[in-house]
Amino acid sequence: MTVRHITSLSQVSQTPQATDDGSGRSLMKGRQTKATIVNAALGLAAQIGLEGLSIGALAEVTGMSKSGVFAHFGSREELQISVIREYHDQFESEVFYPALSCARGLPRLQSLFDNWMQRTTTEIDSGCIYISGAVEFDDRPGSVRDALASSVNTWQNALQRSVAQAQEEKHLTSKADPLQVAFEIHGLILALHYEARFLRNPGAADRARKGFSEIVARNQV
Amino acid sequence: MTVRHITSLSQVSQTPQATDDGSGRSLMKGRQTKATIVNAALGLAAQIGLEGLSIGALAEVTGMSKSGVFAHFGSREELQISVIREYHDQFESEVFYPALSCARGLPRLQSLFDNWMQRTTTEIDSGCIYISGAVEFDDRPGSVRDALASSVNTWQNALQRSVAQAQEEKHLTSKADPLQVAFEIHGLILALHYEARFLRNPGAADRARKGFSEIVARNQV
DNA sequence: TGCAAAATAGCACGGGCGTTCTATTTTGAA
DNA sequence: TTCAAAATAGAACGCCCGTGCTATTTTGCA
Repeated sequence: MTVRHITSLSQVSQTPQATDDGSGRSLMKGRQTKATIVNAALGLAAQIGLEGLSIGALAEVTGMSKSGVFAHFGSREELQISVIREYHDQFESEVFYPALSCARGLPRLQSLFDNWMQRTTTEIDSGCIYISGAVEFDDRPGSVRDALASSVNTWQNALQRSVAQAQEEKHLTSKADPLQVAFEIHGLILALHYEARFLRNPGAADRARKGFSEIVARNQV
Repeated sequence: MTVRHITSLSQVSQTPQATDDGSGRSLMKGRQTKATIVNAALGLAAQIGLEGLSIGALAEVTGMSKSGVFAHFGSREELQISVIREYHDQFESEVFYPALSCARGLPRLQSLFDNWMQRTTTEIDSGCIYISGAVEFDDRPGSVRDALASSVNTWQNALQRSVAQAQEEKHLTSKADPLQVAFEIHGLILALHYEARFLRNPGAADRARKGFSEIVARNQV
């Protein structure tokens, strides 16, 4: 059921080859164990951040030894990058791909926003590594930061493209700036996350939705 | 020159009394040392976060011993809270108080936003503990989180009040919701910080300003 | 079923952390 | 100038971290 996507992340597989999943059999045990670890790590990282992620805690959660966990990644950085990749894939399949079934233009843009809101609402409880990661790595250069920024940029570009398409379809005025619209939408999501998850203000989701419809209304042709 | 403000933060002074600064003399040495430490800590915390703040690093920066630094606070938490208080005071005197010299209503709201933009622009380089702290403490209960949330709430309330005043002065339509307007403005600032500091996108400041003027235009009477 | 290779465990290392305890130095009013 | 109190230093603690090394167990094709 898992689809492999073409993304902007360099997905060179440096792990030993295994007969591709598909068939019911012959998937090296290490690969599924690694997937288990990464999923556990994603849950942990969402709550306490990529930096808070510790191999010891991860070993405890998965019931493995520290070195057993460690061996799958070779370094903490590589573990963090694996988590980012996993999050990227989940985000794509929950927010981006479903919207493709809506008509180009405003319908699809609306769907992208709705799906994003849905996901963000979930993340009010679970946390979001695109947000916490940005804070943790905003002046810490390295491969983790690069993977994170690349992943976020992929999504931002998709969003901007959708705005541009809405202009081509004459759903939004050609005078609008896709970068500006995407920026403002991003702000709504960030404010929602901040005010709902940290400040625990009620009604933030409604305000984000209201903000989006105002943006659309203002830019409608 | 330092003014003592009345804020929502409980500012009980639990340190031994000293003849209040003002006069050139007799300020217990410990107090000025503590101020030095807190300032260094604020700079450090802005960059690497309140959680990244370590007493060892702080000792090195200030040229003191670890225990010498530690003795001023009694715990790491108390150090973090001191940093938050210091940031609160700086924020107030850079963003809030200067705006009071503008006329109630839209001029003052505009000034609040301009000052906030100014400060945020600086923080694209230095970092912002209202933003990083929210991520670090969004599900970590305790006194640090409380101090941070209380400080942020003070500012949010001030901003909302200013919107309401702009309505009273008939500068903004009475149909506007101050919570909604403040939410959207907050989003612009958060998007600016995210896109400029983490993604290093140019032009983010212009987009934030543009967004603000759109919000004002939409809610103008 | 055998056996190399892969996966996992166990252990130890050096290092940084917050904190505590006990000196030592510095301060500033009497 | 004296001297208690305040400020600072120094060393040690237990803890958790990422990582490297060496067994040991498990896997899955020949």
